[in-house]
Amino acid sequence: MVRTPCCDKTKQKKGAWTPEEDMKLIAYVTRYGSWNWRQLPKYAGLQRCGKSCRLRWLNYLRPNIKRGNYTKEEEEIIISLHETLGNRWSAIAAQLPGRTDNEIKNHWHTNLKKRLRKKSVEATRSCSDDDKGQEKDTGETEVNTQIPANSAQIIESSSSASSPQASSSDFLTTDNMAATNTDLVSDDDFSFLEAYEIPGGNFWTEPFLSDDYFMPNDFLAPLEDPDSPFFDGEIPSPFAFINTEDYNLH
DNA sequence: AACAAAATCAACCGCAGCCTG
DNA sequence: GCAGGCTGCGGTTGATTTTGT
Repeated sequence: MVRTPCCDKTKQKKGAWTPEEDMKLIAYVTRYGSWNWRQLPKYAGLQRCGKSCRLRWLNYLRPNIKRGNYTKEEEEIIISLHETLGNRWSAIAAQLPGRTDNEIKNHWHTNLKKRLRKKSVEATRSCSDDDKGQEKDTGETEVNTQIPANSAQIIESSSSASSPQASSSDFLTTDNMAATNTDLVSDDDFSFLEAYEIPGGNFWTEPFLSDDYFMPNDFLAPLEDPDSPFFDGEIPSPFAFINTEDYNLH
């Protein structure tokens, strides 16, 4: 099968995201959802690969992302789940609300792996020091003793999920985003949208951040494109302004 | 203070698998 | 059943920050 390039890389920007790009992405996804990551950058006025947009949204911009230090409980869950699931970071992330697979993966490689290795070495050393032949677990096994009581239940519920691979991204999959835009504004997960409302503010006519803020003409394209799920023949009322404090903008 | 090494973390890349026509 | 398109996942890279000398 010939794979088509995911995007035209000659025109794509790479590297760190700017606050302006973040704002564009947030504005677009909160309004329209990620009905098509591949098309999204074009409509949102971003010179980014769709995959890059998706990653940025899922890992840093979507609401309810938990940042900062991991609690002992979280680390224990990660370790125990890694014992059983291996490097299935998305499945592990699914058990840790607010944590992303990328973040967990990083944390594992930078902290937990070393910690386990250290434990393993210590265990081996104390084992060799002990000439009585007393059996001692390796670090790996030692970890098992730390498995939270509910971990089996966690794994159970994970594997019994409707999709074969429950993932952190289930929170906002393309399907559920595209299937119903109301998902975006459900009270449970997206009540934050209300926070965007600025009295008298007009998204379509007012810039996000600065006077030279660029809003592409085809930002409205999803509403005009018959292929778009948002096409209904009329331009909607302006959507809310973005409250930057709700997001992890740099 | 300057430099080097190590640690951290955001982002990219390519593959696998699912979905649709 | 097949081809093509798309998303999601995990591995890896590289820039930046922190720590040590």
